[in-house]
Amino acid sequence: MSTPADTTGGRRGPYRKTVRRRQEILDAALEVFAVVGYRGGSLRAVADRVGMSEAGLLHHFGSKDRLLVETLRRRDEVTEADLDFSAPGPEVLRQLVEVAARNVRAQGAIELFVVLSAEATDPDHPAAAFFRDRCERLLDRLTAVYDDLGDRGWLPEGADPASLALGTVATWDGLQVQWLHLGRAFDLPDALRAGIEGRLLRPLPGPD
Amino acid sequence: MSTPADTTGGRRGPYRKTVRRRQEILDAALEVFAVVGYRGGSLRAVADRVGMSEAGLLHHFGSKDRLLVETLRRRDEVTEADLDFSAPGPEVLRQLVEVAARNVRAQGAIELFVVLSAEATDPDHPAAAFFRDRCERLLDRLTAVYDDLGDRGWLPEGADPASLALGTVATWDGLQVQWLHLGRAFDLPDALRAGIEGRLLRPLPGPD
DNA sequence: ACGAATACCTAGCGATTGCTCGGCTTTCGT
DNA sequence: ACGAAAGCCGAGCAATCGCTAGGTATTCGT
Repeated sequence: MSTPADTTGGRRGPYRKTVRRRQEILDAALEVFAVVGYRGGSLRAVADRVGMSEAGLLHHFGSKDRLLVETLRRRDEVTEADLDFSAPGPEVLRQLVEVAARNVRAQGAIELFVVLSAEATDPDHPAAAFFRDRCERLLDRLTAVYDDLGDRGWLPEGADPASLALGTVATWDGLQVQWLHLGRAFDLPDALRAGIEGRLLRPLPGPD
Repeated sequence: MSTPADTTGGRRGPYRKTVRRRQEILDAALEVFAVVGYRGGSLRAVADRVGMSEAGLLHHFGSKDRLLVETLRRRDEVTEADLDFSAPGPEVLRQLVEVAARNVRAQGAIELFVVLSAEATDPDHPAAAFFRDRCERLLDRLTAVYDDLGDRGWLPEGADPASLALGTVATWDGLQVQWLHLGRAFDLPDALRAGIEGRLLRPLPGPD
């Protein structure tokens, strides 16, 4: 009755330093999976990067599958934390560009999602469900955003919100792929902003 | 001096049926790599699909690397064969949508390029050079196309051809990824056409 | 300070990987 | 029809894979 989160009687919680340790592992896993993907990455590569044994890794995350999912979930939380879809339409799109900019700054974030989103195209991939859900959720919310934009008179006559949402996510994803292929040689957030603004009647608000 | 393509004296050309055999192998390799990628696919999986041994495979293509590159090159030729970049701007964009439609019909073509284009983001990947070159070439040509479109008055004031080319390729790639994630649930060529037309002043010509 | 749970390691298992080697069979130019 | 090259295979090698078993060391509530 003393520890705040003891579900059963016999168990004990993780140690103090363990939280940080797990964080280090997830960071290392991100570095590995981001470059060579899930199938190309090995537990050994991750373990070496943290200075730990493979068995040590598996003590914290029971399997390679769970390690991957945990890595993705963690990165997803961080990157989309401050995305408020209930804000007015133009504001949401502005936030989108900002998230893209933050991802460029965060090392490996873009690599991770580009590589794994493609790998998880296979239904048997451990992250397949993760990306399907994420994709559908993002589309739903963005469609609502474009609905709102239509009401505010930001869209041309007869524009379809769902189609615009699809196009926006597509440009985002596609730009990331090209950005990696071309050696990060262009301004990714700028290109995304241009891609979005090209379909609107008015320019997006500036980053105040 | 009898065989048409004997470079050196001692060598002999491939047998008659070999051409077809190699074709079958490339088809099988496409099916495998398209689903699980290069790193996830094994020579054994490809060999089984053709009803051959791994050693037999390696007799035709010396290594797994070469098998992959050959598979990509073959598919690239087929899919982009009838893309005439010297045609007038609007016509080229129309052809682009047509290629997308043909890719949807060709089994595994989209899967192959989505999965491998992301995998080849790693500079050490055997297909890295292939995709970098392909990406740069496509961008160059598309930029010229949008230049032409600007001259013809199809673009809004102050539109940047290079930026438009980047956006077009991005939407194409991105739509393919989502198309796979969402279980092929929307009309890919239509979405691409919409994405392209959204940035033009006039609609594209119909498929006559 | 004691005891129990957690953290972490070494060793190793079984499976799979890409690829090589030596030899047999088929093809085909002469 | 003969011989050389091409096609193809079975066996096997060295490396790597994810993961388990069983142990020791560390942590921390009491």
